[in-house]
Amino acid sequence: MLSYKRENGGEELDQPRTNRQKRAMETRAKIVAAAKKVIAEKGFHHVSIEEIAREAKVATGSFYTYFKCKEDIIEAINQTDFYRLAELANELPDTDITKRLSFYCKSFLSAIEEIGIEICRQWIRNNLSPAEMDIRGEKITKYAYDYRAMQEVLNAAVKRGELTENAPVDELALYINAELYGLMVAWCMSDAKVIGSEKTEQFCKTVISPALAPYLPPDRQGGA
Amino acid sequence: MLSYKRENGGEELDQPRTNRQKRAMETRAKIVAAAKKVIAEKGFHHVSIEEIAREAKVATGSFYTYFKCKEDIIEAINQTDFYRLAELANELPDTDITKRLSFYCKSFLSAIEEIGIEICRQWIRNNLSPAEMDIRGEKITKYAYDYRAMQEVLNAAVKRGELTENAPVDELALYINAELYGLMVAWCMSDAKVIGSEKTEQFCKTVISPALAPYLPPDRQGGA
DNA sequence: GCATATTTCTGAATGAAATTCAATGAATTA
DNA sequence: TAATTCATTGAATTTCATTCAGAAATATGC
Repeated sequence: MLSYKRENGGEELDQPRTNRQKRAMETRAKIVAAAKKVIAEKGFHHVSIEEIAREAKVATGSFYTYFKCKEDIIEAINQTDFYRLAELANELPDTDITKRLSFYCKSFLSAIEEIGIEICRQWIRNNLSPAEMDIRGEKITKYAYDYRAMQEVLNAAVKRGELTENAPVDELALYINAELYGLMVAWCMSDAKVIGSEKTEQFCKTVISPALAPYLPPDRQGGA
Repeated sequence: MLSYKRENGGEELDQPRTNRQKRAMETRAKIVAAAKKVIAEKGFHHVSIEEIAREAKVATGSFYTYFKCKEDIIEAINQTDFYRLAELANELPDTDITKRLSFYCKSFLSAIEEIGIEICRQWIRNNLSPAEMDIRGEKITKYAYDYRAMQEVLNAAVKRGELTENAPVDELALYINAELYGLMVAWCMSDAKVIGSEKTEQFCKTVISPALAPYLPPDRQGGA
């Protein structure tokens, strides 16, 4: 019989069925919380597994019951699913593509601000080499996944008539997504105020609206 | 008296004055070339100092005569100065801001393609935490330095009348620079064809031109 | 040319930190 | 209650980056 450990492979478990699972969930949660705290304070490289374990009040070896390597803790800390944010943007009722994308950009940027700069930095480091991950049964890189989310929002907009048929959906998705990742990197690299909400408004006005403008249907030209 | 080592602090030396300096330069060059080769093949993390030294046919300790840590080799391999590229764009005669920025974007993207994806990945990792560096006598992060280059190109354009006075220079610089960094990250994260020269043309047409359009002087509206 | 000083080179030793693992004990099952 | 499963422990192992003391090469002063 497969062990509990193999069953969940270190993944987060929603519903504990036994006391043992409940305790295991708690241990895992303690480690995640401890790691989140000390990494935010000192940065990923300046925190050792031993330090995370000490903060969580568990033994160092316990870390490896739940995560297969040090880097893996980042995925557990950062649960933001940009794909889901894109779906939400897509589901907004009675609006236009400019507003949908503004909503998405705003959600994206406030999500990374929420995550915190140190976790964000390590998340980028982890994802720079395209490790393909299983997402909804498919092998795909995290980046490609986000890119596709953006494509789907734009494709849906064309179908709805919020964008004209000749809109270069793939390029727009690529460039808008790259812009968001670029702002995330700019933030990490300069620690500058580039992602606050006032800034986000400016961003949408300066970049998103002009990029979409040529492809707005004539009857919606005022929609920025 | 200061030693040679202290004089140059491991920095690259242009003109060797003695045989000893010449030999040192050669050793340094051998290490840089070896590192470039093996990192491109295997990725930064999968290459040890010992392996770089073996490839360069020197002892592991020699690495530290020229570089203060493993990460430092990346700066030596990647000598691209984006600031200089921006200056070149600024100095182009008889043209307009759209063409200047297109030139800059094209130079930027072909430069990172030249550097190679593995070096590029590690370069980003190194620069995610803003280590301030001395550039032309000033303490500044690498990212802030590139950002400023872009600002100067746009400011010069306003002075020349290639952009109207009301152009939001700081925001445009921020977003265009972020877009370039974002494409670099998109490339590293997905290994996709996002930075080839055909792509660059599309990029300028889809993003740069529309962003600048509202601020082109009336007599230059055709300049895209 | 020779002696001394300076700098580079060497590779084994060091140290730090990630990862493993065999033993322990708590929870579960029969 | 006994047997089994599995989380927990922390010391041992492993893997490198980095250091360092001595050797070699080069430069300098006489």
